[in-house]
Amino acid sequence: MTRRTQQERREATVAKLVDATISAIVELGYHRTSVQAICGRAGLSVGAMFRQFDSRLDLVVAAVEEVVARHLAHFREHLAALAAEEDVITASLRFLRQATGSPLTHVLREVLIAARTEQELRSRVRPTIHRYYSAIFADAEHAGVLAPLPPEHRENVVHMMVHLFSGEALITGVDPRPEQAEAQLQLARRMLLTLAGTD
Amino acid sequence: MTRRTQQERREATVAKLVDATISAIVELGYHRTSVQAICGRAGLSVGAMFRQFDSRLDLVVAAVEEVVARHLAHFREHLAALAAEEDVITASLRFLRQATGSPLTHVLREVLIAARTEQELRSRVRPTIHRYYSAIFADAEHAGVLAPLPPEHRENVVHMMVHLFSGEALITGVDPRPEQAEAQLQLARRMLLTLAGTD
DNA sequence: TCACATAGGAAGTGATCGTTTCCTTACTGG
DNA sequence: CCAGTAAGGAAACGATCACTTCCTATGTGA
Repeated sequence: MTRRTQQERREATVAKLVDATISAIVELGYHRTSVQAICGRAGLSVGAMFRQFDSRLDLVVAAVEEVVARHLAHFREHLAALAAEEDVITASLRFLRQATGSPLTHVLREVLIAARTEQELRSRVRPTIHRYYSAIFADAEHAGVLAPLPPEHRENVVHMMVHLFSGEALITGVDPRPEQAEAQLQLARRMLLTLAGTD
Repeated sequence: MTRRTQQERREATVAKLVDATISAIVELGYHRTSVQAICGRAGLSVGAMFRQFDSRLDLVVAAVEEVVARHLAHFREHLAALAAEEDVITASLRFLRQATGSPLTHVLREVLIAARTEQELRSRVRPTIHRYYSAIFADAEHAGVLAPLPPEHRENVVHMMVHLFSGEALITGVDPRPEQAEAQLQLARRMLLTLAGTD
């Protein structure tokens, strides 16, 4: 048996629980992600979970923060390469659409929907979501992928594209239309290019 | 006591149950809309509900169909007036955003999210959602509000705008940003106008 | 009018939910 | 090495879930 400090043990189980919560929400959805489903995936008992988190809600909030952190890290990983692309806009749109449709991002949509009708969840995740929106623009700006666009519209354009792909991901889960999605990406590209050209 | 036929009685309670399901999902969200919450709102017993619907899922599917029917009716009500507006695009965008953010539409997003991870719900609502997407474009086309746009892009533009406002409605429930939303609507307007002009 | 069929309600079913209690195991400071 | 503390697990808590049973009330066809 490897000897570990209390802090190491604690941090390892917290990490296992957060990971299990994320994958449970991805596979089961927010409302079917029970404490027992989480602990089963984590290989831990229910009692162990409640020693580290006061409630299921606390664990979900921690999972959302982890998802946002991973998602932003994923952005930063690829932004430099995107800025160097010949057609920055097309490459960035394609990357953003892929990222916004990823399993990780489904967690955010699950929680956002649930938060609409659950007051405490809403107030707990609001700062994290707000930070996410600010960071996603700041990172894109810093990497230079927004250079073709007029400065005063950059933030709104980024958030519009996030909304566009989020809305697309909503129906893709039920009735995917790959050809339309590709055509719509090309249309978005044209719109952004004309916006880049007119100012 | 007013005398009613069995069919009238039956249809009245089905209507009450569907109405109650819609408002319950609006207020509680999909996963907290229990059979007892529905029947409480409908002023009916649980037994009465299970006489008309074999399962909770059947009732939810019926509610989704009703929501789509009402939403499309709401479109058709206003499309004629929109087509007569001076600035058709701006008026239509504003109307679509308002409609896509309405309580009724929250029901669709709740169910779409749940359907991603619930196989039977997904296969049951898919045809309805598909019809909804087709009808929303067909109605807009028929009313003439898409006249400024090149024909080959009209359907994709309509669906892109639905996605844009759906994605916006997702975060609006947690962290509303009214000024950005207005600026983004103006940006969308500009993009559609240039698209209308270039072809 | 009356046997029959259908609709609605009351009270349960077992299963599962989030959470707690209590006990055992693992680490810590001296 | 050992008393004290912190972490993890087993089992149970009441509440609530979707759903069933069974009874009463109401409409139907003859």
